[in-house]
Amino acid sequence: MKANATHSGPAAARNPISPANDVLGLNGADLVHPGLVNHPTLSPSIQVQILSIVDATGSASIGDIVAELPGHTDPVGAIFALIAADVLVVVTAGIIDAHSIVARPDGDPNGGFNSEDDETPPATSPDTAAGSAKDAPPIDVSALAEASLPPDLLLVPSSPLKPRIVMGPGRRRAAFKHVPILQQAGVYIFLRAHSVYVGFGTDVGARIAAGRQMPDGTPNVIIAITDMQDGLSDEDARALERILWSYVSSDEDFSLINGVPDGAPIDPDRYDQLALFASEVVLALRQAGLMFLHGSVRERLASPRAEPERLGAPRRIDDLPEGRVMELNYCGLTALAAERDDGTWLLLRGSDVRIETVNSASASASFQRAAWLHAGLLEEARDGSCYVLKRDISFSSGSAVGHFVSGSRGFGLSSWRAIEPGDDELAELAC
DNA sequence: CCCACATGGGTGAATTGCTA
DNA sequence: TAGCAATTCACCCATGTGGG
Repeated sequence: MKANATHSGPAAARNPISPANDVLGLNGADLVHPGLVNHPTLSPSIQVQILSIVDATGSASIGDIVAELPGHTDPVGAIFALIAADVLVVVTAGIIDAHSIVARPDGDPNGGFNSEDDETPPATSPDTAAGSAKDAPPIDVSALAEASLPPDLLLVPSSPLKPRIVMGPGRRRAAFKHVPILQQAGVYIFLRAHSVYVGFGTDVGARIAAGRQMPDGTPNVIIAITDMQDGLSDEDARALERILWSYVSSDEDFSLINGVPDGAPIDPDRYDQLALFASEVVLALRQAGLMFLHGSVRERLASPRAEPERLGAPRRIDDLPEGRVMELNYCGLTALAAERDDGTWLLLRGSDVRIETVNSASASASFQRAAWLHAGLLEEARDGSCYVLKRDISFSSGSAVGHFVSGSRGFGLSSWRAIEPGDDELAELAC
């Protein structure tokens, strides 16, 4: 995934002449000029370039500076060489990442150095810098932060995702196509009276401009959501669409026009990051007075436990469910489900769910594992051999249930066999 | 607004792989 | 090699998307 791309940062951190260890060029290099910081990553022109980016507005984010130095192999190392030499300081608190802001010490434009030759053209605005971020080398924020930590202190990785939300009136739909920061994977929301549509696009700006998703004319409000660092892959955006759809389904002010999106195959850790991303979106839209206005903030930030109509009513483990009880044995695991009169199936709590999904399985098999692990509806079995379902969950068919529990298309309707559920059958599930 | 097309779920058949 | 389990494939259908 793009967000996890690596580059040479870790190597630089261990390098004996990395910024942390040789900030003043004590390894024998000469000081060519007292106003120049001597460091392998810093040529005089790079130093001047970085400082002019900072001076253009008085400060700059590390990500912006990196974006302005597309040809540089270690732009972050260069920035930290200047920080270590007290030419720049980090003015934001907390963990160093691409959003951290650097400036001259005490607001001094010269930062204690004479920058008389600081005459390079002014840096571009942060917006254009972000627009060119795609061409810059990927930023390894964890390597960047670890380079600044004392020995034995480790950085705990956190989600690199941060939403950027652009909104506008529906009549300006076409304008979304021309916004550089929307020419990337993302999701969008259309509002019209009490109707809402949640969609995704691999180029979300173009998707908004071209689509005909609202059946009754144009939407009143369009909301476009991308990641600050273009960190969403196409599959992330598909999964995020389904996660956000689920959040929106709990907003009683609106009814959804579209059905459950397909989602995408996703691993549980990435799902958790996308769910956090979605809750940041929810908070922003609530604070903007647009959506998610009912109930407490805490209530709104916790996504619904499952999509509408999926969760079965609470049931004691030894109570018989409504319908005909069926059993599926697969891959050494067992699942029980109840086939109901309306054709839907209820997968019973306590059923085994295989941890892996095969390549040919549908996106839902992987997505639902991640979603229900996130919600606590699936838990890993004590011996780690499989997941165990904690609540009854509804499916559209026996084939769908078999597909989900086995993580493979091979276990369809014909794989199930009816059983007479005695106490021992249900007791088995209770274990 | 209509229609053609793409996509994905549901299903059973075919194929592959493992083990006794 | 036979038998079984696991996986993939092919088909049909419903739904959503995008172009005219």
